[in-house]
This record gives sequence, C-alpha cells and structure tokens, in this order.
Amino acid sequence: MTHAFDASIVTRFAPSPTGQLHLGNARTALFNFLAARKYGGRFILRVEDTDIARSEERHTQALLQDLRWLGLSWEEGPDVGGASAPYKQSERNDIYNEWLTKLDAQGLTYPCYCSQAELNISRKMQIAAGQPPRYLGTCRNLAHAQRAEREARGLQPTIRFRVPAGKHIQFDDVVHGEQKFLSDDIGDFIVRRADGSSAFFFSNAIDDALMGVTLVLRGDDHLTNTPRQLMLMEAFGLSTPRYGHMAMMLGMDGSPLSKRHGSTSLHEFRERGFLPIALNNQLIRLGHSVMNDVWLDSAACISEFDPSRLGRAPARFDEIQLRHWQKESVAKLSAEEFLSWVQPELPAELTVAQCVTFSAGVRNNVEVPADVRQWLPVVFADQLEYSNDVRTVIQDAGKAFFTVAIELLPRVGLEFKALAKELSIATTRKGPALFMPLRAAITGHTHGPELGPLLPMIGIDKIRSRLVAASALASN
RNA sequence: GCUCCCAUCGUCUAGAGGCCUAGGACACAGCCCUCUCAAGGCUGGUACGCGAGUUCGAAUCUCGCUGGGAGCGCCA
Repeated sequence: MTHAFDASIVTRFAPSPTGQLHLGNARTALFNFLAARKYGGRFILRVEDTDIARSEERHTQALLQDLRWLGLSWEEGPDVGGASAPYKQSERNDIYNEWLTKLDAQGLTYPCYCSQAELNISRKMQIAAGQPPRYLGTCRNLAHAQRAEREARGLQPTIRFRVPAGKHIQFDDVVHGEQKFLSDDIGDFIVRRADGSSAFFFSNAIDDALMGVTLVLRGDDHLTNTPRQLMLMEAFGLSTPRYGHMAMMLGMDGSPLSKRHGSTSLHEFRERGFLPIALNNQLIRLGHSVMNDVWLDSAACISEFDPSRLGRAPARFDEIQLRHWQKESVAKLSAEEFLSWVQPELPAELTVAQCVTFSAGVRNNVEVPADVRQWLPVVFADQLEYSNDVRTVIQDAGKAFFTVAIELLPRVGLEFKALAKELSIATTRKGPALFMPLRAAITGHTHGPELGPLLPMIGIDKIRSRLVAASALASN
C-alpha cells in the first residue's frame, strides 16, 4: 500500500454538536488538519447535526472556538462557507433527498414499516439464538398492497438500503492495510429515518464524496462501518476517499476515556490553563509517532506529521505526559507572551511595571496561569501566613539570625548577593542553612522563585517587617 | 453469538528477519549542580502476553491460544 498524498489532498473533521469536544475527537480533528497542511491541501469542517434532539447550536459554536484555540483552521466550514456549502447537515436535507431518489431509481431502497419495538425484539431473539443481530428483511419484498395497507394505518416508514448479496467489499486502509468484508454479513440498513432526516451512514458518506474528501482519518470504531459507506458511494458511482482508522484513545486503566479519568474534553484542558501547543505536542504522540522527542512548534507539528506513522494499537492518555509538554511550552513563551497569558490572574491595581517584573520573577514556578496566585501574597501581602514547615525553619534558625539580618538590611540594601554574603559572615552560616530561614521569613514558603529578583519587588519595608515577625516567632 | 481490529518498559513509543545482551521520551530512584522548587547533567531498574511453526537466525513472518477493544442502532 502506498500513501502518496499531494496538494490535492482534502481532509475533513465532522463532529456532531452534542456536547463538548472529546479529547479523542480533538486528536482526530488535529490529525486531519495536519495531514491537509502537510501536503498543502484543504481541510473541511462539517457539522453533523442530523440528530435534532441532541444537537445544539451553542455546542457548534463552542466546538469551532475550541478547535480554533487548538490552532486549527479550515478552508471550508459553516462559519467560512465554501464551494460545497452548506456545511451543516441539518441544512442539507434537500441534497440527501435528491440522492436518495437516485438510489430509489436503481431499486436499491425500500420503505420499512417495522416499529422500533419489533426491531428490538428481533434483535434480542437473534442474540439469544447466537446469531448476529441483523435486520431480517421483513419489509424487503412487500407487495404494493401490503405497503398500501401499512400506509393506511398511518405508519411512517424508514428507508433502507438494499444490501447486495454475495458481494466482497475491499479497501486499503491507511493504517490497517488491506481490508475485506462480505456484504452478506451486513443487514439492510436505514438511510433515512421515519422523520425524514438522513441517517449517519448515508449523509456522512455522500457528503464526503460530494465535498471531494480524499482522506478520512477517523476512529477505528468506524472500521466495520466503512463497507456500508463504500457500497453507497459505489452505487452512486462517486469516487471514494481513502480511509485511515485510528485506534481509540483510552484512560490510564485501559478503558475508553471517560469522566472518571478526569478531564476528557478539550475545553476542560483549555479552562485549566493548558496551552494549545502543549496539547498539540501530546496528541501528536498518541497513536502517532514523531521521529524526535523534542518539543515541536506548530510548524514542526505539521512537518513531523505523517499518516504512515499512525499506530494501530490504542493509546492511553496520560496527563503527566501532557504536563511535561505544558512545562516545555510555558518555557518557550516570550516574556510578553507569558505576561499576557497570566495577566487575567493579576490584580487590576498592579502597574504595568509591576506586572512585568512580577511575571518575570515567578515564571519558572508557574505551570498554569492560576499558579501565579500563590506568589502574589509573597510579593504584595502585608502579613504572611506561615505553614508548619515555615514555622519550623524559622524557629530552628533562632532569633539571633533574624536580629542580625534586620541590622544588616538598611546598610546592605536589597542586593541579594551582597545581603547573603554579609549575613553569611555575620552568622557563619552558608548554603541552605543560610538561605532557607531567609526564604521562609521573607516569602513564607520553603520553596519558590529565586530570592534575588524577589527582594526589590517586595521592597525594603515589607522585608524588614517580615524579618521582625520571624524574629518574634523565633524568640517564642 | 457473528464479523472485524489490536498486543514492546508503569505510560507514550522506535523497531518492517541478523544493526536488539531491544533504542528514546515521560514518570520513578540515586548522584551532581544549586538558596528552595523547577530546569540541566550523570547513573539505575523494569518491556517484546503465551505456545507451536518457518528460518542458520524472529520483537519482526505463519498458525493457535489468551487478553483487550469495536461494530452488528430510526447515535454519530
């Protein structure tokens, strides 16, 4: 099998707006986007909102926003239009009906009057008998009179596709290679629901064909569905896309990623403060391998992506690994980018200069924007609250240590190296024994950003009063 | 039940018969560096699910088994 793609490549992502975008679907979207970009082709966004009951416009909007946030863009879609508009399936019913008529003209469809209750019973009986639960073809060969009788009873029929007998369906899957299925294993399936709306197999397949999609990367839960869609497209004489079925994304326990694993939607990670490029770096390594282990910028994600490097085995999503890419991504931010990233967490009353020095001082101790909150009191609070660790450190250091520091402060000033040196001489302390009590007294933490840049920000008055407070504590 | 898919360190993966006493990254442990945390450097441990076969030689090919997963919906 060869996967020679070029600038004629057209990929798509076709979510249904029934909720927040699942991380697994975000990966599917990303890969289709990357494939299109890599070869200089087009990427289409199509909203599959045929399930009127569960689809909501607000979900569609949120979906588009989250996708753009992730860094994706599309040449065609509901918000940007395109040659194959409309891109919401709820607005394409005329098109589906038109093609359904063509199918009907070939004698490949028939109305089915079976009720859902009847179908459920049939399914259960087949399973009980050890048979694959397939539609038995009850309505396949109804005579005109029989149909008329059912219509007269007011039954609203679904339309089923007449699956040909004894047909072999083959296709070359981009990730799994040659696939072969037998049509006899497939029951006649519904292409139009009783309410007149188009069913997934039908609308999804003909939209891909009509929109000129050449490569479909999707979850391998669709692998055994693909023959149905191929039969439809072949019945129309439409050209079919290549398919690549990717293994699903799992939680750490190996079961499908769900709520009990923690955050599962792209939006949740966005809200928690993860950077889009961090998600890109994590997702591109799940079910797809990149040749080097270094952090990739968005251009590198495109060049590193390769459909032939898609894996076949399911991958577990590990948030710990995402956090690694988050740290890398934060480190890559420029000072300006970092500041505007954390700005929403900073108090409005801070001056621009304060924001600049503060964000620069704490950035190595920030993984998500909300992390700046814990360092705010360190610089700006009038009084510090001590944890038990801090208390212990201060008490162990003893009152004399702080007395000396208080005496040195006015003379030496806020130059940290000089202060540390003088303090070291005066107390004969060095290393952690010198710095830890100082840090504890001045910041109220046993760990945190470097003290050097912190001192000028805190200011000499606050530092003095904090040293006095520590001294008082140590003398107790 | 039937059809299909999958199987390498804890996790993500490299590996397309000899380059593999299986490589990297994350995580973990230890050491170094260091005012702490982080970063960085070094070191360490742990993996080819099992069994047959093909072959001079198998993580890689074949078959079986086991274990996971998906589909068989008027959900997509």
